[in-house]
Amino acid sequence: MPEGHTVHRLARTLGGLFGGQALRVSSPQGRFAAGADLLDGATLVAAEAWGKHLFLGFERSGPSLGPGGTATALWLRVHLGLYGAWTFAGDGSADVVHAIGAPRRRIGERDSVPADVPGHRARADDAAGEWVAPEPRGAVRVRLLGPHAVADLTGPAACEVVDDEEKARVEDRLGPDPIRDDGGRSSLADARDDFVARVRRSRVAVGQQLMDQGVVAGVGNIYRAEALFRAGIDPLRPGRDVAADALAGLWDDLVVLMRDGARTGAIVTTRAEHRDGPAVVDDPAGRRRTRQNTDGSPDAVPPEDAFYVYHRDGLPCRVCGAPVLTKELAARNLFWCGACQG
DNA sequence: GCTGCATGATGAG
DNA sequence: TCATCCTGCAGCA
Repeated sequence: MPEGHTVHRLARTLGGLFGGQALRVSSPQGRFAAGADLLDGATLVAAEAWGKHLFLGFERSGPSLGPGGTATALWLRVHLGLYGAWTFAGDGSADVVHAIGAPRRRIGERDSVPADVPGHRARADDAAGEWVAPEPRGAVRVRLLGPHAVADLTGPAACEVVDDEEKARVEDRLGPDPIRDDGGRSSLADARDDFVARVRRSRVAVGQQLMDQGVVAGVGNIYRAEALFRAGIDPLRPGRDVAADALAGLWDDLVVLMRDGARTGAIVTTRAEHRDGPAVVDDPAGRRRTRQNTDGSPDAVPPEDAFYVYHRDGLPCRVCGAPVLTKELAARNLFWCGACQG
């Protein structure tokens, strides 16, 4: 999925695109018709993420945020699961991201493309000059339509309207989130202690625990493999046998990696000295140039150089040259270096 | 056209 | 541990 960094990015994107606006909410696919009715016409007053859960807060009577704040009446809770995704289009008044979500639909996740990219442009009505949202494509569970932009959600594992209490109940089940300012605890340091304690009170393999959202929220299959590699921790080692300071270091690294992912939209865990070097490609004009990604960073990393071990089974470890190993753990493919991760 | 995957999570047995 | 749900796309015929 869409790991936690993607969901935080979504919260920021949706908040920026629709915050403070009354939205038309619908379910073109029909499967969320009842929920859409509850939210239609309400104003988006909050957009938050905790781990892989996205919460969009709606207020019926408009954003009446008094001094003490205002209780948000309703929340739309979305979990993308393995293949959920949001796609966006707009009238060009703001840069609109093309899509954020499942890998294959995420073509433009790092792109902040102008809204007039062919095929994603909102059609302008010539006569009135008024923006018209494009027709929904595919099985769109939810459509959020504002005056200048539209967001379509497809394939979510969860999509429901909840109240404050139900939202709190979901959050109570979640471990600390490395991307949240305070980690979801009273401070980031407390969040780290919580993480370390949770891992160490179980003999379940640390590589399995990292996928447990009650241990740490937001980590998925890529971050688990990559963070364990960077920490030099054997994924199969029982949690209680991993040194506390090693786990603390792992947490600190997750904070850096995942916040970076949320900022750029791409997961890159390799250090420059461990990459194969600048990749050279032919650009459309036929010139040879160094490949770059599109987040604006001049030293952006091509996807094939982004990971140490994820999907690199059989290839030589970037650090020691030993073949990268793979094994199914907790119904997901685990990747690691048997030599570096003792 | 069809099949098999994919950065997930849950519930039953 | 398995089956199941959510959907689109790459890789095949």
